[in-house]
Amino acid sequence: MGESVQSESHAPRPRGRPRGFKKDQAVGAAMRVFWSEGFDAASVDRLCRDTGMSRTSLYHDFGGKKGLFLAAIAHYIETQMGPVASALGPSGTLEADLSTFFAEVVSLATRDAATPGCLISCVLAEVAGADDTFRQELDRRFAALEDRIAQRLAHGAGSGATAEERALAGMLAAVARGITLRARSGMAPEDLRRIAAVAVRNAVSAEGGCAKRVCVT
Amino acid sequence: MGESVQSESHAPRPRGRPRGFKKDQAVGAAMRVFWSEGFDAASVDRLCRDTGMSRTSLYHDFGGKKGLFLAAIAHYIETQMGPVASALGPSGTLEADLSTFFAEVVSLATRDAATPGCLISCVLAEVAGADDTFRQELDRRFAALEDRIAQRLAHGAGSGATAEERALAGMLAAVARGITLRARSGMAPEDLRRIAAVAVRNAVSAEGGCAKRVCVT
DNA sequence: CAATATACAGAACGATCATTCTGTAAATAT
DNA sequence: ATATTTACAGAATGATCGTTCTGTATATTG
Repeated sequence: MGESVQSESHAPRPRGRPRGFKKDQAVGAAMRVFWSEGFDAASVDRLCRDTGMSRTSLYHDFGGKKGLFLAAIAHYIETQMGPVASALGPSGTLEADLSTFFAEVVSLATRDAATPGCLISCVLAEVAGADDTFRQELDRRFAALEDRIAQRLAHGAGSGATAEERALAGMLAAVARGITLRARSGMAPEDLRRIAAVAVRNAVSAEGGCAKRVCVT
Repeated sequence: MGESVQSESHAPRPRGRPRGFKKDQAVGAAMRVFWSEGFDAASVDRLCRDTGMSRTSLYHDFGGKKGLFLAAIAHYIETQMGPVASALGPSGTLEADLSTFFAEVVSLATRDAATPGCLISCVLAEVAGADDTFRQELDRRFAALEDRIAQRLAHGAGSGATAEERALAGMLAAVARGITLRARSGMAPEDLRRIAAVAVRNAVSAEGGCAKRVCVT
């Protein structure tokens, strides 16, 4: 399982003929194909062309189309969701961190017209309907983001989030997913940002304690 | 275009051999197949079997797989989204109406384990990535729900919703979509209801005027 | 120099896909 | 009855699917 990380500077070349592609770039290309076309509509022919891999390598290195898809999802989490998650800091006020978080979400879902929306919410979610492997993968990925948001709401304390905070985190994650769906339908970034602004405003006032319905009859 | 509605009690039988299926039931069955398996994974063979239609009838009546899918979406809006939209009333307080609205959303997305989530948010959204017809359809369906929520927020006044109300409506629609996505990943109804409760609480306090950030520093 | 190991390009495979076509069954109209 | 119309069951079609296999190219090892 463990990839041989080139920890040493002069990693000795492997035995046989060298690869004609870089694995990371190949998975990145596969990610974009799946992201744009969906799982079923992405043909192995197209994947081979865009990744620069031969069929032989695709099956040897990833076990097949499903394996490549799962690798593409992991790559997506690392390279695309990374900035989104780290925007949560904590590195400023809650309002500021949530604002940059949603700004990253909107940016991710709209920056490339060929890959609108989110690979997890828009593609993995569809195939999760009939395939249990994919359904579990989707559950894990969704839960991970919710945990990350709850961690921020608890001001850094990892598992110390209250039930209230976890509920609010679930709601904020739902808004983020809803925004990426709306991006896939073609909504402009500025309109998506308006949705995010409402969510941020409501969330910080909820955390602030005001909205415990003291001042509203 | 207009279907010959059997407005008269004794509608005269059409000319040739009668259909072996009822169109509404057939579209309903197709809806469930697409809802569960997605667009690409739903084969015409399977659709014919589950709908009781012959291939000939499927192509004659719907023009093909895409046409049947669009008919299934229209059927979904009428039969499944109907209760969701009418829960918005207005027939009670804003809090009460939003609560029943989200209760309907959760119910729709979880009532049948074979069809988790939402046909629009989880299936149409995927194929919208590469097909422009589907992308426009998705945009229309999303916008329709947002308009309906904005109408409720404006207390019945159809197009009289303020920009603030329309932004809040967009946020609430995003939460609803996020909830259906989370349902497709297998989250239990009670957990989904917790997410909805937070959204409702924040929304009504926002509308109430408290959360204009007067009492939060 | 072999010998070995890995990756390549592309053919081959059987299955399945969406769609069209063919002949027959079941109804009304004259 | 005969003609006409519509729907049926299922074969046929050509394309494409995911996967496997075959032979060759390119590398290191001894």
